[in-house]
Amino acid sequence: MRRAPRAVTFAGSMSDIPSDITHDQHAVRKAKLAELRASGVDPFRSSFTPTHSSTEAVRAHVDGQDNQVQVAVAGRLVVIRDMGKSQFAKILDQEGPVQLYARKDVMGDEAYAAFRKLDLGDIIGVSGTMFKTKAGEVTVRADKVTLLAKALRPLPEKWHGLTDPEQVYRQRYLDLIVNSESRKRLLLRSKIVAGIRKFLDSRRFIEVETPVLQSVAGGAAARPFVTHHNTLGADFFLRISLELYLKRLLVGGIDRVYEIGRNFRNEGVSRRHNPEFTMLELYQAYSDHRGMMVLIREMILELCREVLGSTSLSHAPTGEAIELDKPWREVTYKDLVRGETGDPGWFERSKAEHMAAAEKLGLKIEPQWEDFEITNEVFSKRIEPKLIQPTFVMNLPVELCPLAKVSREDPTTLDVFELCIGGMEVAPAYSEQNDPDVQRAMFEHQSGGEQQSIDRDFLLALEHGMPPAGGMGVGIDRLCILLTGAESIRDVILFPQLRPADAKA
RNA sequence: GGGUUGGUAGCUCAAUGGUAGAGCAGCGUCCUUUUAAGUCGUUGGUUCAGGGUUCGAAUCCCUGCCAACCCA
Repeated sequence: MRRAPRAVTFAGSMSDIPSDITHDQHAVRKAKLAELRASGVDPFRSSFTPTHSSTEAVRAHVDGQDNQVQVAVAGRLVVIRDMGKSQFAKILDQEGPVQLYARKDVMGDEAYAAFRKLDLGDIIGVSGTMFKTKAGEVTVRADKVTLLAKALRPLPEKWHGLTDPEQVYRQRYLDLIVNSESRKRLLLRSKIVAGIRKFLDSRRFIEVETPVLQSVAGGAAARPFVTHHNTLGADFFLRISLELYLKRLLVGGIDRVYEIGRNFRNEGVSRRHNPEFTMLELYQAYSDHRGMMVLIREMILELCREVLGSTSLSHAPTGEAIELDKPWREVTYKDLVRGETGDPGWFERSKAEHMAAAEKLGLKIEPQWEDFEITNEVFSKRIEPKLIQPTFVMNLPVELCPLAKVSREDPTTLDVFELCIGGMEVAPAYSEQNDPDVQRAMFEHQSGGEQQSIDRDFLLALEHGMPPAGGMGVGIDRLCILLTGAESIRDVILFPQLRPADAKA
């Protein structure tokens, strides 16, 4: 096969590529890669220093003053519109696309020919000046183009993007390149989490990190994942909540403490559930669940103003407007259940009566369920999905949480609330239990005699005295669903859990 | 775990029992302000896997794998 000198190789056709592989884009690109290397070009350059991001470059242009501002930008080549002796192209960086305009007479024959040989998907650095095209798009007029990384695989289709949900999740990087909504959603989530930190830090909360590997997985009722530590010769659980370690820090005198971290629950996967999910848990000494109500409302309103620029959301499935700056409804769990069942005497009825009534509402009740579980099924299936506007559900029954203080007004309920927005539980909060004897009794009752599932080290900490405190958990993924209008948790988690599959490499 | 739907070219999708097609991408032309650029030509298929029915299967049946949705 002909070995062409450098300049000719640049300007030449694909004549070095055997015609029987022109259909195989991977093979064609590998051949191009070899050709580049043979001509002394490094297809994976080690550095390039952009002076502007895509959006900065566009902003740097002053209207009516073309080619005054010099910029260097870098990104992935995602659009090429070739017109022979000139071409328009677009590169994409983290912030979005910016258009390039390359001319043969500006760049010179050899460099222009090299530019024309680039493929969609290649990562390039471009230096040039900013100008505005006839059509009014601020564009980089390229002086010099440098290949920074050769792409050996083609991009998905430019108009429809990537739609196969499986491929979107497994190859999220492609989704992020071709589906701008996905990239925007990622950026929005990042801003939401940063906004939460800013909000809490401004109120003197301290961020901490507590163990993910725990010998007792406590703080919630959920099936944990089990793993094994080889040199300690012991099994560990992945945490199912952050609660018990953060409360140890309350005992230790850290009065306002929070963690944003991953929890792991070995349970079903659905539109609302991923086996690993991100929680914010925060604890404030000398506060209570009432204090948490004020805090969460301020936090969500501030996030909306800063991140979305609006306190009005659209509930994704129905399109109903959610107005967050209006007063948030407060209603007790019992009143909601009485209202939904139309039975003012619901909480005086027997388990058998509850079961019959729940089945009448079309719910499937398992015979081994406890009485309170039947009622809670009514709540979570028939009531919660209807709580679109922000609602504090107050005074949950004592059976639902063993870590909160019992209410004085109604000792069958707790000083807690569950904040529901958009038909989802967004944040439960409690006046935290700090009586070690009561806490021990609750644990023992809940564990049904399984002593090894009780965190005795936590009880020991409580015996040293924990200040009264309000505590709250905020499901970050669900908050992101709400604020981004996503329909599934998989849209706000970059790499949702799927069954393992072999990559086609 | 159960039900429903789907898996066809790199991507987005057609083809309902009778020669597997289109658009984009790719390859080769033309074109120096395009906006899904346009133009002419052109390559490309283990139809998810395995079995079955049939003269003949992407299509019908069975099993499996993967995914989405609904239910539990």
